[in-house]
Amino acid sequence: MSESRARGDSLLFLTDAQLRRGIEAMFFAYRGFTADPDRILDQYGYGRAHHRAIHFINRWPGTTVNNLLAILGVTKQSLNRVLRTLVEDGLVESAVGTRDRRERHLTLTEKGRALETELNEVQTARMRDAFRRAGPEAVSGFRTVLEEMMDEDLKHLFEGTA
Amino acid sequence: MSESRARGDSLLFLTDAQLRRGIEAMFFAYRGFTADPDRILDQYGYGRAHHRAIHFINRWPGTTVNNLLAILGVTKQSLNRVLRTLVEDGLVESAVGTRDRRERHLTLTEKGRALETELNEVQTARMRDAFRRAGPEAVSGFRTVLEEMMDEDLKHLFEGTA
DNA sequence: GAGTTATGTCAGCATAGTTGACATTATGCA
DNA sequence: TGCATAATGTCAACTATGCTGACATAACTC
Repeated sequence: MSESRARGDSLLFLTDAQLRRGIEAMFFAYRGFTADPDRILDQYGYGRAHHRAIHFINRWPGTTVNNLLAILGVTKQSLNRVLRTLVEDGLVESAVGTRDRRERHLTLTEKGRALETELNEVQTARMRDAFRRAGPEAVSGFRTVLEEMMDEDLKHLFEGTA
Repeated sequence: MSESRARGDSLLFLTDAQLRRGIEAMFFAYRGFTADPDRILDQYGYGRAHHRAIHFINRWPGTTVNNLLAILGVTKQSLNRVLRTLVEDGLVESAVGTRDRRERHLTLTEKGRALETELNEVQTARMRDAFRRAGPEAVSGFRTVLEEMMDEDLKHLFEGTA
């Protein structure tokens, strides 16, 4: 199998065993990555979908619904269910566009920013600890591999958020 | 805020902006990570839950239901629903334990191994390409950061799978 | 004025998670 | 021997979050 690809000793990191380790690392790390925010969201009666919306509205204040749909990769019906509760609960404000009045520009209210901060703090704290223990070189490699793992069109979105 | 922590230039990788980039990289990369297997699973009428069960049964042939529950971190009711269909469809075999007859030892059938191979191939292919483009140093950093991001108890499970 | 775009909404469905309750069988200990 | 416990399976009900399809409204573009 692909063991035969590892004829050069510099390719030992591409063995089946190493790749399986990588797959499992992604699985377990993602669990840790979402664990802390999930606990907070639970207290407010929200889920991961709400977190994602809040995160990207905070990241791109005034973004439109269509933009958000492209980033999150879900249907408008799915996103709308989430956005509606966030607007009703006073965490997100939906403002009619000035340039194009069909568009809705989404921003976090003060209450929304408060929750975003709370969620971001725990997720950032875990990331910071991991980064600190791993060191700058490892962090650079981490980011490089993750970028290479993205779909091409998603990579574009990721770079757009820089 | 934490910008003030970055007084040493060696700590620039711990700025809020860098940490947010890390969070978004995880989000987008995980989407890519699951995209290919998801397409295959769809054709068979299975979901990600089936993939996870199949993956870890393949990884630890003869593992018990309780072991699998600990690894996957779901309730037995949730896992059972998935395992039942896999056994009914002839992908997984559930054998009464010899040492302890209360336990069920789970293994993949030939049919199960065939699907596992198919799923593993696409997921591994993406990982291999990402690893190859990123290079061995980056891969090492990638794995280090992911391990540091796991919950302590999950890290133990991850190391156990080595 | 016609066609298209951005958004919202209703209804229905699927997956996969949850809790709680209960049953069966097997183990292990007093 | 018998009782508590453990491993597993199952029923029912609920939730969150995805999906498709259909339709409505308003606004923009040509």
